[in-house]
Amino acid sequence: MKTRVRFAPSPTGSFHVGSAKIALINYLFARKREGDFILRIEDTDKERSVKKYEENILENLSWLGLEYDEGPEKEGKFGPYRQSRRGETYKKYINKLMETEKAYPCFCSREELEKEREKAIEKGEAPKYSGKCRDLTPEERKKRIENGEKFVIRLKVKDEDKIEFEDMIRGKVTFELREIGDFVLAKDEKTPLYNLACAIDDHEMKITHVIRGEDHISNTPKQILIGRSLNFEELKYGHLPLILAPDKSKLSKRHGAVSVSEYREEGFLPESLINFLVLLGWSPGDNREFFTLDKLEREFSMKRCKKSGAVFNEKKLLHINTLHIKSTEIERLTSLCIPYLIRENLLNPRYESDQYPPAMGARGIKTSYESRDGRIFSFELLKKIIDEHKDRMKKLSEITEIADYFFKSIEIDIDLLRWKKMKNDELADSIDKSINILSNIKNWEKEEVEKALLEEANRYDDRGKFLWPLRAALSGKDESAGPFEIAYLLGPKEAIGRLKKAKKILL
RNA sequence: GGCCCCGUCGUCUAGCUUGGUUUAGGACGCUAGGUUUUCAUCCUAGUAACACGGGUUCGAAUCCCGUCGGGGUCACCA
Repeated sequence: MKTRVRFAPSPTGSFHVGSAKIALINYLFARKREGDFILRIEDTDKERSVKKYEENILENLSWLGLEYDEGPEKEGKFGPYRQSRRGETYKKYINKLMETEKAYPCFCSREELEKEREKAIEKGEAPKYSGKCRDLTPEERKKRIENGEKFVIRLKVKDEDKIEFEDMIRGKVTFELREIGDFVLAKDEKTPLYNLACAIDDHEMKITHVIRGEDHISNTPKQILIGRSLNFEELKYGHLPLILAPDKSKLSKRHGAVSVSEYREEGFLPESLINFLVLLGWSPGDNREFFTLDKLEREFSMKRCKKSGAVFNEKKLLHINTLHIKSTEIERLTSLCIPYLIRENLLNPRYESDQYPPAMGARGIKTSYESRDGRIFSFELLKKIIDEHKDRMKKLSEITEIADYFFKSIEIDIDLLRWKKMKNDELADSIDKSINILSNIKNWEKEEVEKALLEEANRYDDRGKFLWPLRAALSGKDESAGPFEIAYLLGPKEAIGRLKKAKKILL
């Protein structure tokens, strides 16, 4: 039988990194076994389900590269894939449950139930339904329904038995049925609650393995019970440990950034998140840590998943991101960095005049970019600038702080120019030499610029006397790329201009 | 509180199935040093753990029991 797994988020919030990990493990499990990965939107709760969250989930799933075989916007044989559109199916099964007497209507009011619950908790017992409406006669049920009394639908659960299942991660897990009681299946004859809808859909969609978070472990016996009442084939379950916050509790919004889109906006690469997430509870068994999705598709194994929860460590994520940034094709990296530069208003796209405004989706229209002070940057030039900074970036958004001086005019401070205890006239002399050298370069190539500058630097007992003022004058910062690289990338006009400006403040 | 699950460096983990090859390995972080005009990269070193107690055994991180600790869950939410 073909392996079929599903990822079933409810659109009640932005796509959470914990959900992303569940989706990832399902995806890898399916790919490894050449099975299907299905996406199902669990939006039965109309109050809490929001369309924009569904869109957020879809968009970020795709951003992570977790393509599904069946799901919304990509209907397959077992659709629809949104629970809000599956009412007919649920109705059919609810009726069947009622007809076969596996389930019954319960007329107890919420207030009544709430009182019972409080009493149970006081006594230190597990709160569960008393079974009051279970043995109503068919006549009485009929009468009360006809009277228009409101009711919910409960499953009959035997008291004595226990339920066991073999969890793919944890091994044998056992629950006593008497702890569960007759739980509510549906709000009415056509409105299923989570456990019912889930069990029905897993069956209807021919799911073979349910892989989800540990927080669902106590739902599992309920879903098995429902399945048995409906003669469904039993599924295999696997419950993954939760992602923890630094205080070891379940990671949630109050701990800071938890949604995939937040990490995306900050400048994490999708492959970094994938790599980091898979390492939270899984390892290949040797010391390798750098993984891409397609490598994982071959190497992942459920057997190597840990049982214990793992703390989400942002420092480690950052480190993994630097690794992936370094190994990213410079073309792609540049394209990814440009939006950050635009967002910070360091760069503006220029369009060819006859094509402005550009048609949606048209390609190759953006020919170049313009800095705030009016200098033009081709994509090729930007590639070189980004390449020079990719070892200094932990995340893409940092490009705007690290390389800002390329794109705006800079303010130079006299103390910044000073290397150790150099006097002003020494500094002026050093900068003069730089101006001279750069002015005499005929062939403005990186190697030429570096060679000429280095030759001069080597004449000094301390190369810093020449190189530090140069670099400071070009960058306006105490931390930057190297002077040769900056000079070359700035071009002769801008580089010499900045040096002359620096010299002025020394006089 | 009931039920379920978990417990190796601060954090992510390898080792546990099949006890000895472990002075418990790697990574992140942190510290120090090297390379370097600065920053970053890179390189080297250091730091730090088997929750505790009892068994079983010639021998236990590894097997068993207990204790403690942590988490999840107990809805007409999902």
